[in-house]
Amino acid sequence: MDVLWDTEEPLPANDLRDRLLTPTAATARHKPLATTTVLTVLSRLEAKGFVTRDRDIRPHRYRAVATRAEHTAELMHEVLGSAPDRQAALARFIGDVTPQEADALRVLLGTAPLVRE
Amino acid sequence: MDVLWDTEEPLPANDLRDRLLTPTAATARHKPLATTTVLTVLSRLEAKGFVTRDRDIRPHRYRAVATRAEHTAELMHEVLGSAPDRQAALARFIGDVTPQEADALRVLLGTAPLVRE
DNA sequence: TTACTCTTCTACGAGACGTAGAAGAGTCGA
DNA sequence: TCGACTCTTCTACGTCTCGTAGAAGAGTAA
Repeated sequence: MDVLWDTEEPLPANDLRDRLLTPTAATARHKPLATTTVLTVLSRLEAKGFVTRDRDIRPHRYRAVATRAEHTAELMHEVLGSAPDRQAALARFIGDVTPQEADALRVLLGTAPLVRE
Repeated sequence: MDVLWDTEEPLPANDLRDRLLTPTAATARHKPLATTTVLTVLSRLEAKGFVTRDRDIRPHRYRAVATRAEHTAELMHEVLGSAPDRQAALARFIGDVTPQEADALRVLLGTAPLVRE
């Protein structure tokens, strides 16, 4: 649903609808959506706090409250938060990341990336 | 829903129902559930692969396929996988973990054998 | 066979979603 | 000011998932 949204930037609804037709990565569309459909979805997203709009400019401009990455991170925290034992869940989680990601994490955490041949 | 489930161990449905009444942590219940309700939920969970049952023993024994931690970790990976830029999402994610968790992660990453070929 | 326990089938209400039509509000040129 | 046209809001419908559970069928022990 909001996969559509992460095109970032403040856009009027119509532009957004048009973009859903352009094969921009996985956001490609088969069938054109009615503008009202896009508006409805946007309103719902706004109600949920995922989107804000500028009501001063007439064709309201919509924009995502958080970037895709932020949103994903938030969701992950939400999931993690639902676990009774966060540590255990975290442990399993990082046990399954790719080696590259593990390296990236080490860097982010300030740990020297282990050298691997 | 499956918050109920993570009591682990293979149990017959009735036992499970009874446990939903015992104030075991957050799994406390107000109103007793009908056994059929529990059965229905279990069947649905089974259909989704979260639960298996032993159909040989007569009062079928149900048990979780994964532990709570595994399940949480899986969900997190699922969320992460849905992001176009995993690295960015990961970065934001660890940017928000508690200091204690960051420490735990350092340990996990430092000692984790990087064998995965 | 009977009585009793479990399981499966079926169902209903609530709420989220995808989709969109109808009607109302704003805007801008003539 | 008055259309003509563009946007937005309201309302709605079908589909799903979920929580909940009754009715009826299958198994089992005596």
